[in-house]
Order: sequence, then structure tokens, then C-alpha cells
Amino acid sequence: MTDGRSRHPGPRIEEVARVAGVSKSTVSRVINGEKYVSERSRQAVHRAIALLGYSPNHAARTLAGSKANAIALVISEQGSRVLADPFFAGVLRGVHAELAGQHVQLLLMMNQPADGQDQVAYLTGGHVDGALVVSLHGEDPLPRTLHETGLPIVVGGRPLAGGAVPFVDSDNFTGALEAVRLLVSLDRRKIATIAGPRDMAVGMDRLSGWRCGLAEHGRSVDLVVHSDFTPESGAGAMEELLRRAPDLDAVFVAADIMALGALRVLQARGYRIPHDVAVVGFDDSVLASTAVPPLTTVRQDLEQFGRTLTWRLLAELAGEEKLPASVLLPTSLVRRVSA
Amino acid sequence: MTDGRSRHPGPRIEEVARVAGVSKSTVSRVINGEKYVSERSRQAVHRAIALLGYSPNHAARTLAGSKANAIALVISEQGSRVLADPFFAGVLRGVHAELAGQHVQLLLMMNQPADGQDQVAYLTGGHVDGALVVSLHGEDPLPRTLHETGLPIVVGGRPLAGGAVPFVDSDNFTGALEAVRLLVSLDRRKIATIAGPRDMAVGMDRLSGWRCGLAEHGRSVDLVVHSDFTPESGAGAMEELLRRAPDLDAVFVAADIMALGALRVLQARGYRIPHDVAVVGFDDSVLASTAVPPLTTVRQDLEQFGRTLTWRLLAELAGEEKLPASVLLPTSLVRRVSA
DNA sequence: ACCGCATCTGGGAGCGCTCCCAGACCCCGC
DNA sequence: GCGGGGTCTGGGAGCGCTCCCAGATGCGGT
Repeated sequence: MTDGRSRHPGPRIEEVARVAGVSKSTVSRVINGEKYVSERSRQAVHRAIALLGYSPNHAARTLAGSKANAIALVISEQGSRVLADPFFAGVLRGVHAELAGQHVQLLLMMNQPADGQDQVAYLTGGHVDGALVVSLHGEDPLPRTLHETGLPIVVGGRPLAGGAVPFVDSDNFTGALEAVRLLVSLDRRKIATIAGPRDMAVGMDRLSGWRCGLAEHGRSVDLVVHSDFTPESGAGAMEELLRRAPDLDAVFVAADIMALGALRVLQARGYRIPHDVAVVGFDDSVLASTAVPPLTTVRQDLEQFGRTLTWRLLAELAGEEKLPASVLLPTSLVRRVSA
Repeated sequence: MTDGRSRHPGPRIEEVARVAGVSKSTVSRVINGEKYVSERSRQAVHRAIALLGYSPNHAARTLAGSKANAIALVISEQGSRVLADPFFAGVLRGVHAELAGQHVQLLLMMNQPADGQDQVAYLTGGHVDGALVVSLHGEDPLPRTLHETGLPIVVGGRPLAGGAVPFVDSDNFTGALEAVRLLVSLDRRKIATIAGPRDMAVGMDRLSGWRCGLAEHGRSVDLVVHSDFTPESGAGAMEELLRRAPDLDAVFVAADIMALGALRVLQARGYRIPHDVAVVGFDDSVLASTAVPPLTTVRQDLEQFGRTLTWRLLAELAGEEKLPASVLLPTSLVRRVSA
């Protein structure tokens, strides 16, 4: 059962050419969308392709041509930090959608601690035309390293490790800012935050938004506890906040998953939500709508994230000019019960 | 910045041959681990490869050879059912680990409703040597379709759509069985279950385990409500169970994520856990340890799942004989507070 | 001594494309 | 009329490998 399908199945370009009554050069031009092909030939080729069910051989194109017709999706799990799951599938769906009909293969690579050098070598070795690097750990050196080799890359999530690496990210700052503005408009006086870790841009940007939102109303920005995107640490952070300010009346939590822990602690302490303490999360994950009470949160569109990431890379590969160095995607406040 | 890296960077096989003082045929043999190469030549080639930093050109190997040196990871999201996220990243990590050092590219494809036929054509078109099909929807026809074309595939999760398609799955049946045995040993008299949907093998297998566990003690297997792996539906199912049997004293919930909803309903109704009602979940997701109270659950090792999936496919591609048609991976009970 | 077989080696065809070059044809301006 | 473009076309080299074939060498059995 292992094979039976011989060498390379299906018709070759030669055959398409014969059926279409043109040369294989012309067929190649049609496939690659070049100009200088008459409408007549183009039609004939398309008909022949459809008739024969022709699909170009990827390896041959890559070998003969000057591009690899493939991009890599690199998932960089720097250190022990594990990729946040919900994030992943959503983005992936977007990437795939954007790639549809592009004759571009999507190669998957995970950056395991061991194979740092190998991976760079592989990526810059001409196997791919560019890479999408999804790295939640902001100081991961990989994006910069790759960018410096000249390989076109786009990073998902703002890299902290500087350089002029193009990236796509959700507008975490503005999302947080609007969350705070909502809390202010609800007349909350003492607004705390449970922030993400300091070495992740996503955490820091949300923290900045919170700070700005308070600063623009002349409020104090003291009530910050850093945490690490797990429910336990969210609970721990909430406990500390309550110790420091038992009379707080609002918390902006930098991730729904942490908000779950915070909610639990608040309720255990007898705070009513949102009456005593208003809570706003971030992400609008599946957890938000099913929390008790349902969580008001900041939504980011992960599929859009993936699409944009891919679009940006493909545009660069297509040689487009004047591309934005980076893109911030809008977030939106989803109002539920907790605030 | 778009290029500068010329056609195909790095040394060719010819150059390795020159440096090693052998012919390129011999280098090729070494790379592919063929026999009939003297130890002397082998060493020389390895040294030359290391010296030059040579890495074989994937496209050329594929074009010249009779295999594609790539496998596909197909994520089949049949219908509107969205791939369960936590599942995904874990499995992926395992797949990648198993592939390390194998000179095999991992291609990612998602089966979007639109492109069913294209995808089959692509997969059977010689671009890949085999495929890993991860499909949570048991009646998805894709695994069977692919298998019938003769393309070597392994399915992650037992397919319901019959055929003799090789698969790897967690031993959901035994996991559920042991969960029930635990509940029985705790002297619970009225053990209900919140099951998964009927069209997913993962749901049905866990249900069977529950049934068997009760049957072996002559208990009734009436208290079943089907649900769909979301917290809301878990809550709804719990409500219905309580309506039917307010005096139940244990629930086996077929997924942690549903257990969250069930826990909430039980507590809202004033049931103490585990005192009044014991709850056992499944998956040991991150949610389980942080639930209140921490959830006793059945653990499946997702990374192992991915590794096994990949191992099975690679073994088949290597022409290994006597491979098991399918593999069930052990699960283990994780005892926490809820039961 | 011979033949066989297993072991090791190099040469060269060719995988299916893309890209370059040369040429045919047209329409324009002078 | 003729030259200089732009448009369209086909032929063929060659991308970097693998695989086949032919040959060279060694070692056993008869």
C-alpha cells in the first residue's frame, strides 16, 4: 500500500503545451501571470490546464526558478514559555486563508531550544522565500537574526529586541486605553491592573495603555502587579492588589485567562462584580463569554492577524514598494457584564 | 532588501565531492544512508559536509528522486467545528520533535470547506510522501478519501468513517473507564455523565468507557446528556442532569472545558464539591488545575500523541513491515480535589 | 586456476520546470 | 521608404540532485 503511484503523476507542462497548441514557454508564462501573452494563447492554455487537470510540479519550479515558492511559519518558543494556544489556531487560520490560491507552500517550523543555528541555516539556505515568525517572547533574538540575513520576514507580535524588523500586532495599547476609559466613564475611582510579564511586548503595551488612560485623567498609576498569563498567577496578583488596596473598584486584567483567576479571588473575598469591582479582560477568548459573570473584554481578531501577517510578507515578496514597516490591528471593546 | 541572496546559495554536492575526494554519487549515497560505501569514504564525506556547511537542495532531491521528502499536516475542520486549540499546539510540538533531523519538510494545510477537491489533488499529486490528518470530526470523509488514493496517511483521532485507515488516538475508553472506577471506589451511587457529541469518536469512546465502568458494577447507565465541548453546553447539560436526578452524587464530564460549566452550575445550586457531587474531567488541560476546586481529570499526553502519529507515518514510508494498524496511547488519572 | 557474488566506485542521463536569447511580427514616426 | 520600438513566440540550456549502468576490486567456492 506504500506506493503504486509512480514517479511523478499527472501531465507535464509539455503536454499542456501540445494540447493548447503553443510552446511550453508560453504555458509557463501563463502560469506565472507574465505579460506578453496574447489573449488567445492565454485562453487556450487555461482550457488545456483545466482539461488535463494539470498542476505544476513544485520541485521543478523551485529548482529551475529563482524562488522557493514556499514560506515558513516559524513558531519560536523561546525558553520554556509555551505558545499560547488559542492565539495559535486563530492566527493559523488567517495565514492559511491568505495563502489560498497563491501556489505557495506553507512550511512549519518550531524553534526548539536545541536547533537555533540549524534553523537559521535552513531558512536562509534558499528553501523558503520568506518567513512568518510568531514569537510571543519579545526579546527573542530570532526575528532580528533572520532579518539581518536579508531574508524577508514579518513578525507576529511586536519584537522587543529592536531592529527595524517589520511586524504585525494587535493594537494592545489602544485596546487597554479604551478599557480604562470605559472604567473611568463608569465612575470608577481606584483602577488597578494585572499586567503581563515585563519581557513580553504584549504585556508591556497593554500596561502602557492602562497607564495612559489613567494619566489622561490625572489618576495615579500605582496599582500594578505583574503576572504571567496563567490563571494561578492572575489569582495571586489579585490577592496582592487587594492587600495593597482593599478598596479598589476596578481592575484591568491584561488577559482573559488571568482574569479568570482574578474573578475567583474577588468573589471569594465577597466582592460583587461589577457592583463592587469592575473587571475588564483582554483577548475575548472563549473563556470570556462563559465566565461568571461574563467578562467585558478587549477583542482582537486573530484570523485577521494571520491574514495581515501573510499579506505583508507576500507583498514584500512581490516587490511592492512603500509597504508599512509594521501594522497595528484595531481592537474593540466587548461589553458584557463584568464592567 | 527583498533579495541579494542569489539563485541558490551555499555549496553544491559537486563541491563536497571534490573536497572529500570522491564522486558525487558517493556523496549522494552517504547523504541518503545507503550501504555499499566504505567507512573511509563515509568519513571523508562527513568531514567535507561539515567543513563546507553543505545542506542538500530540497527541490533538486525531490525532482530527481522518487519521493517528495515532505509530509503534510492536514487540519481538517469539517463543517463549522473549529479545531480545539489546546489539543493543537501540544500535538504539533510532538510532530515536530519526531521529525527532527529527518530531512523531511512539514507542510501545513487546513481543510477549508471550499477546497476539498483541490486539496486531495494536491496531496496525491506527488508533492508529499504522506500525510498526518488531524480531524476531530469523526465522520469527516477526508481520511478515507485520502487513504483510498493509496497515499500513506495516519489519522490523529479515531475516524468514525470506517475503512481501514491507520490512526493514533488516546485511549479514551480506558481513561473514562478508570474515571468511573474511581468514582465507584469512592462509593458514589448515582454517577452521571456529560458526553461529547455523537459524531465525534472522542466523545463516543469516552461515553463507552463510562458505560462499561458502570455496567461492570451492574449500575444503571441512564444519566447521559450529550453536549458539545463548550463551557456553556456543559453548564446546560449539568442543569438537565440535575433536573433528571437532583440526587446524583458524581459526574464524569468528557472534557475539562465542559466541566468548568458543570462546576459552575453545581456550585450555584449549592452542591459542595466533592462532598455532595464528585466531578471528573478529561484532558488535563490548563483549566483543570486552576478550576475551583481543582479538577480531578484524565490526562492525555498530547506531545506523545504527535510523536506517535509521526513515527507511525515515517515507519510506513520507510517500508517497515508489520506496523500496527492503529495505536492507542495510555491515559492516566490525575487526582486533584473534585473527586 | 576459474567463475561467481558481494562490495564499492564514477559517469552521465534526465527529473519538470524557468529563464535567456533570438527571432517574427506589428505599428509608429520620420 | 526605413529604423526603432513594443509585443508575442519558440528553442534550448541548465537548476542540483538521484538513479541506473558499467566497471573495478575483493573474497569465497569449485
